[in-house]
Amino acid sequence: MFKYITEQSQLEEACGQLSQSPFLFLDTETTGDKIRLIQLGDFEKIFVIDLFEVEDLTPLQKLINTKGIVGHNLKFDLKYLAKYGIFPVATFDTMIASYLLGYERHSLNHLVGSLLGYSLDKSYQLSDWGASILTQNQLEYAAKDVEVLRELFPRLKEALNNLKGKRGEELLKTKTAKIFGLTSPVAITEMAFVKEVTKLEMNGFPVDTEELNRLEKEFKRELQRKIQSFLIKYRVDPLSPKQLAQLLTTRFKLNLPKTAKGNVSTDDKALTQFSDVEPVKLVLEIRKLKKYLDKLEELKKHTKNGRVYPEFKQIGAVTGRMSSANPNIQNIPRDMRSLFKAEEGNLFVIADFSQIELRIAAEYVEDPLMLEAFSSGKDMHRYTASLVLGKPEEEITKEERQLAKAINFGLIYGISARGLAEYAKVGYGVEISLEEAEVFRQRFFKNFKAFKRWHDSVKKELKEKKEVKGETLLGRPYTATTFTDAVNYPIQGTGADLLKLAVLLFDAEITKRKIPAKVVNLVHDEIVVETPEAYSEQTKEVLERAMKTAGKIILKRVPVEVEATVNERWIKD
DNA sequence: GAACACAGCG
DNA sequence: ACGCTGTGTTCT
Repeated sequence: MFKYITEQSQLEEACGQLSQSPFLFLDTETTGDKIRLIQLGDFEKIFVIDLFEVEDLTPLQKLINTKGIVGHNLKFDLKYLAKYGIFPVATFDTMIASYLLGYERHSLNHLVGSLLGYSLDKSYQLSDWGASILTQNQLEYAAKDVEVLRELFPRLKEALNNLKGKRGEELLKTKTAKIFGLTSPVAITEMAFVKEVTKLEMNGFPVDTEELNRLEKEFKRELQRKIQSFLIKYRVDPLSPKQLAQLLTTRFKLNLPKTAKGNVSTDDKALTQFSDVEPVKLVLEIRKLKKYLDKLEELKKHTKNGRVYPEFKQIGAVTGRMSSANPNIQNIPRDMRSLFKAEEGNLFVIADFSQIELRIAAEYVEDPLMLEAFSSGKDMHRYTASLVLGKPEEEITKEERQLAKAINFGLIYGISARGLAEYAKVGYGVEISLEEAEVFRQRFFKNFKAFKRWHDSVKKELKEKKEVKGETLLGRPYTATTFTDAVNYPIQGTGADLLKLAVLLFDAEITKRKIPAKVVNLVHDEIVVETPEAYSEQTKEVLERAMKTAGKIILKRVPVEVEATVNERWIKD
């Protein structure tokens, strides 16, 4: 049962009736850029508010801006509501709950099916919500979503509260925890983080459009010139693998490798070994230029009013990391990052956690030696080098430190001797034999004994049960079916916990202190904030402290280090 | 259109 | 060797 609200007096009455509950269930129906209906209810009542009929939304603002909201994929609704000055103090998102609990599918319909055992009629979802008169069926459909949210909420809450984190007790005191009755640190974090992702998407990320346009023109001209000269010299399109293969094998008699399908391979790997041959050299240059130009154009395509507005998935990876798309702002090449520039009068504050996954690993497995090394402020890569090579730390060369870095990373990814040798070479330019790699691996585990025990127990469990179920330090659950996943997920996942918590603490503090800073990008272990020049030092201090506090909450035995800089562009200096 | 390889980032 | 997205190529 619901009441359809089309008059101002009815809205005021409805808001009064909903004022007792600490949180409300909400859904919206929209037409392009406008909200048509807001469906709002508590455990007893549901109101369907027609925004084409009701003018003054002040009562709604006053109501919702003091309450928690339960909804499905709330980021969508919150962005629309923000246009009307409506933004709740806390959020509980049933879609995020579904992700966090590891369900297979995350639509409202799937949740209803698996938790309530019936099916929703979604046929009115795409009906005409702009019609001057809505049908009874449309209104009933709209109200139905709030009804199911009401039924789903207690079930999801219970499931979430069964997630037990070793860390994050402090979070139980937050508004999100109290309003919804959440007791799981990771659930509190993810639910509160819905508002952060929403704001992140609304904020966008500022681009130096003049420079972008200039570079685009310049590279376009340069690419044209190079392609033209190639065409004239060889009568072949340098970007066509087929034509190129023909040219290089017949006229230049190159013995290029074959692809899996038996074709002549002209990929970068195949060509690089013949880079002293003139046309090959040219092709590689052309490809590099093209790649760079493609990225510029991709960025330009997504730029509006001097900013890009990427889509962020709050739980984009199984580990709990976010992902971004359209454009992907998390894989911008390092040499293109200076294209992002704070708006006139603003600056970026850029901060990242240093060596965070290794620190998390030390804490997670409680390895005495590595804990001690981090506590005493050692350079871990240098220290590992000294341990596996049996040399004093002062005598470790740059190359030896690079090798140790590969070993330490290998540890996080589930080390193997073969993988280590390959990774050291490709990733760090250090050549070692398989035998050497095996010796290093053994010495590594001889020293870091807790890692050895952990890896052994994971292998054993995997053998017996074919899967490993575990959780991050905040209590984020995961299931791994391979050894490498089983040792990587908790580390990468705890890193995700940490970043999200840091953003929450930062936002709480700038809100309290009325600092007009905006989080504009998040890249796994890095936070980028845009702030007015006059606030840059204050913002930097608050951000650093938020990140360190998050570090202290999640890592009790390892110090967390944060590197922060202030810059007009997205580069660290 | 799906599957794969590759390149970018953490 | 872990996680992602975007593009281009090749096969179905």
